[in-house]
Order: sequence, then structure tokens, then C-alpha cells
Amino acid sequence: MKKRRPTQADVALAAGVSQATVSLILNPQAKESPNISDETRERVRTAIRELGYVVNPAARSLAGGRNRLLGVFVNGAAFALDRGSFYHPMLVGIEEECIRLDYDMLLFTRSDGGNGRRSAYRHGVNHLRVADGSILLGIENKEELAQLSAEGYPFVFIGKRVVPGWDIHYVAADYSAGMEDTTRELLQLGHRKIGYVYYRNNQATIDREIGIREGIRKHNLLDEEVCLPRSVSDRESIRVAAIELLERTGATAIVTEEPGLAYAFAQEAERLGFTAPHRYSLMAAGDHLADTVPASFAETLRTLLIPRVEMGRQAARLLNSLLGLEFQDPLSTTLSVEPHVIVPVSFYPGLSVGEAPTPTSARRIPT
Amino acid sequence: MKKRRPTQADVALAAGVSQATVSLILNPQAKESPNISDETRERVRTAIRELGYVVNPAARSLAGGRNRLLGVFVNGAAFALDRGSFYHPMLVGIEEECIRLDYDMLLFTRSDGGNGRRSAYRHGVNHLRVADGSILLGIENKEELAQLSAEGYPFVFIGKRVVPGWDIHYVAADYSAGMEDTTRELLQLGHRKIGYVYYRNNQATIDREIGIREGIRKHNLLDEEVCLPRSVSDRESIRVAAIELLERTGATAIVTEEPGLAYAFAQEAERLGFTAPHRYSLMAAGDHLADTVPASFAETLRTLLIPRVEMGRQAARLLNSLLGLEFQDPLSTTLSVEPHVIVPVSFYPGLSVGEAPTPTSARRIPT
DNA sequence: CTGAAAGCGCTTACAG
DNA sequence: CTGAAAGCGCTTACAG
Repeated sequence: MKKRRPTQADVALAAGVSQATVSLILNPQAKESPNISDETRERVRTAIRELGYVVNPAARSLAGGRNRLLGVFVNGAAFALDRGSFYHPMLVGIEEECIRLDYDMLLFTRSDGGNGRRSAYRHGVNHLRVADGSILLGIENKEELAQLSAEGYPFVFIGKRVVPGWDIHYVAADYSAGMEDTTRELLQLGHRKIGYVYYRNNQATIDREIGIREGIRKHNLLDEEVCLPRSVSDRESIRVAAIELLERTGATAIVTEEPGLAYAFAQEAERLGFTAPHRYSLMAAGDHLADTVPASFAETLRTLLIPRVEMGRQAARLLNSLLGLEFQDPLSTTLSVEPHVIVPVSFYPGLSVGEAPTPTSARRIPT
Repeated sequence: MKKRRPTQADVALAAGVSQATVSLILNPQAKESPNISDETRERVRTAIRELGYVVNPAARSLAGGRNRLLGVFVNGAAFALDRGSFYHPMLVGIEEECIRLDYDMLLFTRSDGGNGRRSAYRHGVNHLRVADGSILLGIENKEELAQLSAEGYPFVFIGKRVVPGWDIHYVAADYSAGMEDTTRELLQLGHRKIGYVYYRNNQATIDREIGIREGIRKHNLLDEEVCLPRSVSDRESIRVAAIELLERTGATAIVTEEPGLAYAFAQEAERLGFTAPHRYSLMAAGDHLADTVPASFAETLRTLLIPRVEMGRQAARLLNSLLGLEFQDPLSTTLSVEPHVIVPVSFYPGLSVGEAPTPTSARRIPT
């Protein structure tokens, strides 16, 4: 039943050369590539053909040191039936680059404890080591990231992660620059009070606010007067925020964390008689994941577009550079790799942003 | 710079045992599984944890063990931005089972020649061997399948593949039974001439026709009179088929290979004054992949639903059984695995199927 | 120009 | 109950 496949030794025997010569002929890119006579070469090639020899990849990677496995660690399923999977486009980008960079893609499905939560560690063991290096998506656990760093395991995080004490390699969307651009545009449209409404206080949220403030600063305005951040949690707090921002403080532009929140805000604003883009401008600083918002609303809403596919691509490239360092011979000048890649965002124009209403028009009853 | 990954030898050194003992503890299923003292076991486990040891999959498979890598070989991208990817639901099922059966999922992205076409062989090397076994999706090349079989590489094909000389393990949808059921229902609705319209003459097409004929046979009718197969290629041939089937031969039920073809047929039929379900019954023996058909049409069309997720699950299970055989010691009764898994199909009811029109009503001009 | 040899990190008979 | 050793099939310095 177990028919042994021919090996290089078999080929060598048949061709009357040493096994090493067979290997040399098969790997022309080797550093020491002595000129083997065409006649020998031909003899070996013939033997290979006749025996039907094929290399054993396991042996090859054992001898070579690396296995060209690029690990992908997603917190949750990589393949989901629901279309709006946040990670899916990133995986598209990773796969693209794997093809280009000649890696196989290893999805860590074993790491699942069965409850949908995945951990890089199994029985206290870093399971990711099976791959040369890994790309991490959606890992919230900072301790795990710190531990991986401490081990010296090569990995790239997708999304910005600041872990005290460690310089994590990551690829992130440039929320700051995106919001800075948006803010300057809003200011040019005459807006002077910009409300920023968000749920959670995570890294991306912080970066967006920084971007808004930076846009204001570069426009030579004092941001205390212009940027109005409001943290909300439930429907009621959104209602309160709408009243405070639109009615009390007279904000004319509202930026929300993501489209779902924009939709909720728009509904509350409408109750107060405010509709975009005439009575105020509205935009989301994140894009649509699934059909969480009615299509008709989504079509009109201006949003920031997260460059997910490109983030995936860049993560694979960054990891590849890291591994180049890892496996390089000491002779080559030890180049270091820039640890963070920031990918520019783009925008979906929408129709929900317009000129700031003049004080009079703002008060005018809509016809 | 080159921080070597810890090996079993490192662990052994730290725990004060031999490297072989470490391996034995890690592979409890080994034939000679002597009782290692709990104390030693614990010492080794501790060392593993402290050093962060993880097995090297390449070394493991070289040495004859298994590495719990389940290969997935898709002809094309596994992660696609376009939603209607044929393979995506199957991959969902595979991932699900990988979690359950404790495999990591290895996507063969390296095998891509760069032109989008993938081959299991790179430079004549069966690249799939890095994984214990693989699931193959969408490989058209029968020679490659034959070669893999000849090598004795464990793999499971998704979709029915008949390769002369080899008994390929596969998981397929039960098109025959599905069409048999459908046919009996059509006959019960009074239909006596069923047209079957298809593009290509592949395995699935053949099985569907077999199902139709079987349904007819079990209804004690002569199928020559009832089943009317028509191969079409372009729009013109569809038009001709519609004329022949509906007008000349008086077919009252039409089964098409897939929804796109049903749509084209319906358009041609309508020109002839035939609309479903009143003037004839229409159904597709395959389901909707992408938005190839207007939603309004898709909603009304009766279709057969291909159980893609379940096919993925079953493929992973079948491969797991195969690997159980492969790696089993000869002591155990050599169980063989049923090489083919046939998964039942289901139906989307739709409104395009109804009672056969009476001869008079069929001739009556629609009001 | 070619070969002998070490070694990659494991598994698994085989000895003690 | 544990260890020494062979061997899986390669790559790659190192000798000739």
C-alpha cells in the first residue's frame, strides 16, 4: 500500500552522480552554483523524468530553514456566510500578496477553543510558530500581543495597536489625515462648529478626533471653539447629543464614528427639524459593513472609506520584510524595517455634506 | 538576529530527558506508548511552555508523522471581493469542520502560476504534500487528479469527478435524487413532456438528466416520450429550443441547468406567448451564484439549492477519515472509507411551477 | 567540475 | 519506564 516515491538518491544512483549534484541541478539559485557539465545535467534530467521524481517539500523546507507559511490569525471565522464581514476584504488583500510573494496562507483554525474566541496560545504554547510569521486581525487581548513580542515572534497587526513597552508592527488606516482633510473642507464650506459623535473610546476614535483638531489648528482656529466631541451609548444619549449639538451649541456639521450611528443621529435630528445637507452637514468617519443601514440612507451619506484590501496587502508585505530580516544571512547589511504602515483613506462623496447654513437660513422653517 | 526556534532537543535539555521522550509525550497516539511518569510529563510540559516550543510541521511530516494541516486547493482566489463566489460557502463549511476536528487550514496560494490558474504541481512537485491531505475545489484537470491518486496523496474532491482508472474520493450534491423528486412532482401536476435545457455536457448535467429519467421510470412512463433534452449554446439556440419544446412538441415543463439559462429561456418563451407558471412550468436545476439574474425574476423562479456549506463540511470529514486510515497502525482492523459522500439537495419553492395547462387552456390566447 | 558529509527537527522501532 | 540511534529527503557549506 505504501509505495515509496523516488528520491534524489534514487535519481543520483540512476544517473551515476551524487545525491548532492541532483540537488544542485534542481536548485540553480544556490549561492555556490558551480558549473555542472551539460552532459551530466542531461543525464540527471533524464533520470528524473524516467523515475518520475518530485521534490518532497517537507524535506526541502526542513533543510532550508523556513517553510513559506504565512500565518493568518483572525479572531472569529475567516470565512463567513454573512457578507459584511469586516475582515474579509483584508483577507482578499493578504491572499493577493501571498500569491505575489510566494507564501502559502495558513489559517489558524485550531486555535479556536470552540467558543468562537481564538487564542494564539494553546496550552500555553504559541501555536502561531507553525508559520514563519503571522498577520493578526481583531485580537483585542493586548497581553497576548505583548507576549508574542516578548517571544520575538514575527507578526504584523492589522489596525493600530499601542502596547506599552512594545513596538508592535502594524498596518493601519490613516484616520487622522482623513479627518484632517474632511475638517478643512468643512471649514471651507463655512462650518465653524463641528460635532464629533462616537460610541467607544478606542484607538481609531482617538485618531479621528486628533485629525479633526489638526484640521482646525491648520486653519488657524482655536479648536476648543470648533470641535465638539460627544460620547454616546444608547438611543437616548444620541437624542441628547442631537439637541445639545444642533440646537444649543449651534453645530452645523456632525461627524459620527460610523454609518449606523449617523443613521440614528439623523433620525433624532429630523425630529428636531434638522435634515442634511440643508440644515446641517452629516458624515460618517467609517464605512458600511453590512446592511445595517437602509440602502437609501447609505446612498446619500458621505463616509470615509477604510482601505481594507490595501491594508491586507500592506500587512503581508510588511511581514515579508520582517521575515527577510529574520532569515537573512549576517553578511547582508542589517536593514531595519519601518514598523508601521499607514494607509491613506478615501471617501464616498454622498450628498449629506454641504455649505454651512447661514444663521437666518438655519432658523428658517423648511418649505 | 537569527533567533532559532526552540526544538524538542532544547525542551529535552531543559527538562532533563531525552529528545525522544519529548516526542513521545507530544504524540500520545504512538504505537509504543509507554507510560511516562506523570512527574516527567509535567516537567516536559513546563519546559515546553517556558521555551514556547511548537512542533515544526515540516520536520514532523518528513519523519512520517502528521502535522494537522488540512490543505485547501481552490482554482482561483479563495477570498474574493465579489460576493457570489461559488466556493465561498464550501470554505465556510470546511473552516467549521477544521475547528471541530482540530486542523489548521492551509490555503495553497503559492501554487499560483501568476495567471490565476493554480496547479497542484510546481516544477513537477506535488506542492500539496506540506499538508496531511487536501480538499480540492474546482480543479478541471483530470490528469492532475490521476497523478495525485497515483502518488497515493490523500485528497477529497468537491463535486463529482470520474477519472478513469482511479476511484477519486469526492463529495457531491445529489442532483439525481433532486431531479427525480422534482420530476415526480411535475408528473403529479399533470406534466407529460419535460424539456431539459443545458449548456455543457458535464457530470452534473448528466446526473440531472439521469434523475429526470429515473423519476419518469418510477412513474411507469416511457421516458423517451417524456424527457426532452436540448443542448443549447447561444441565444439563438435557446430561441430554437423554446420553439421546439413549447410549440412543436408541446412540452409543459422546462428544467434548465441554472437560473441564468432559465431567465434567457423565459424571455424567449414570453415572445412566443408562453409565461410561467400558467402556460408552462419553469425551474432551474441549480441555484443563484451572483446577481446574474434580475432579483424580481430570481424571487419567482423555482430552483434547486446546492448544499455548499454542507458539502464543505462533509469534505473535511471525509478527508479526516482518510487520514485516520493513512496514519493508523496496522493493528487496528483496516476499515475502509466510503469514497463518495452524496449530499441531498433542497429547493427554493418559487412560483414558476404549477399544474400542467390543459390542451385547451394551452391554446387559449391569454387575456 | 563533482562528491562526501553535516545537519535541518522530527518519529519510531529497538535497547536497556 | 526512559534513552540512544537510525532515518525521513532534502540544502549547503566544505573538500577535493
